[in-house]
Amino acid sequence: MTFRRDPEGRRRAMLEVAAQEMITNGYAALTHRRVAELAQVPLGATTYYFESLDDLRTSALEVIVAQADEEIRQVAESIHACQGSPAGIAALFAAYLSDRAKIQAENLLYYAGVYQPELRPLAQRWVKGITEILSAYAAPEAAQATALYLDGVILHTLLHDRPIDEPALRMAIAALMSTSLEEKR
Amino acid sequence: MTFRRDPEGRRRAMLEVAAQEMITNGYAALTHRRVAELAQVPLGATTYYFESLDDLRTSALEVIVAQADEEIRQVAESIHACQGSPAGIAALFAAYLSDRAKIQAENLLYYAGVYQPELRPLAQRWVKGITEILSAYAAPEAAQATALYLDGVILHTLLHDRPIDEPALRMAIAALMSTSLEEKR
DNA sequence: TTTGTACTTGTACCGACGTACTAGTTCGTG
DNA sequence: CACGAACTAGTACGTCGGTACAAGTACAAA
Repeated sequence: MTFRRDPEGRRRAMLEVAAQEMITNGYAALTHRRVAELAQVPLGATTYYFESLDDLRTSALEVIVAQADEEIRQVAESIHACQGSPAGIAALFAAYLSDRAKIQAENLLYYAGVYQPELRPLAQRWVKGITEILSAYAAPEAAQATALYLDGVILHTLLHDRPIDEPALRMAIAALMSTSLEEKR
Repeated sequence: MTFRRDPEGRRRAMLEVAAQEMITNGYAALTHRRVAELAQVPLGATTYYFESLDDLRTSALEVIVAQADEEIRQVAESIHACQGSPAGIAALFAAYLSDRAKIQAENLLYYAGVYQPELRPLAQRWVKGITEILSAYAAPEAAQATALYLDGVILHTLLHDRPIDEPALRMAIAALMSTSLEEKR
């Protein structure tokens, strides 16, 4: 057994595999026994460290959110580095899309949020973060529209073998970023 | 018991409640017993009419897709009626967003598609349909970008109490529809 | 060294579930 | 009427899963 007499490590290990399991096999795939098996801890440990399966699930989602937050922070830096140019954003995002685990994690948060209103703040974080970053280079509505488009692209990527190509991304981002509500009134 | 000695009706009733149950409570909420209870048929009927729970699930998803197809057909008419004007599309879509059951059904198809590749064709149908409709009024890439944006808006709506307002929709749709790849090269 | 607290571990209970199955019922056809 | 196919309906079996729990172990403090 790993992490014997290392409460922090055990808890961490269980959260890690729980997050992984949900990302890979869906929200409902998580069971105490599966976590115990993957984290190589006895079944009892899963109930000792987490009040209920729901607690374990929620805690694991929070781990995912924390990782996503970190991701967003890095993205912010890169975007600022390219001064919010559509080409730069498109390139950055194209790279992001190639990591299926990452976008599947995002999707998991969304699914959880749809059916559990109390988890919505977690799910809203990604779009909110992207919107804020882009707001430095576009009108608030334009930034939000771009973030929503990117979310649509994520979904599309999850459902197709080939992602949207970079030129198309660049075109859409450029179009959305350069508009504002006033313009079209 | 309803629908006694009416095989078609029973089958239909079970599919209907199964679809409803999954839309309302998520993909994993479906059980034989729940369907039997909701459709007011004995447990045995659920296994007599469907080889397995998976069969029942998939068949119910197909019912949802059929309804969505019908929906898309109507949307196509409306869009053609307003000659693809962004304002018209925005108004139409704003109305669509107000029906939570409908967009939650779409979301269910997506979730199913993410974790079951064989169901992806079902999930891709909506975006594909919208893209095709819009292609009559914009470049293919622009039409697809618009469809992806609208998908992002759906997701956003599911996660927030207030939907994106119509002016914002109009702005984004107008911006996306009026571009093409060549333009930005 | 004693003791108490935190942690470990295996087992057991109980409900829910998918599915199989049997006995019965209905109804069209010969 | 007889018969068989289609359908009905209730029950039962085996499994899995959440959770409770008891007995044990390690370790820090007194």
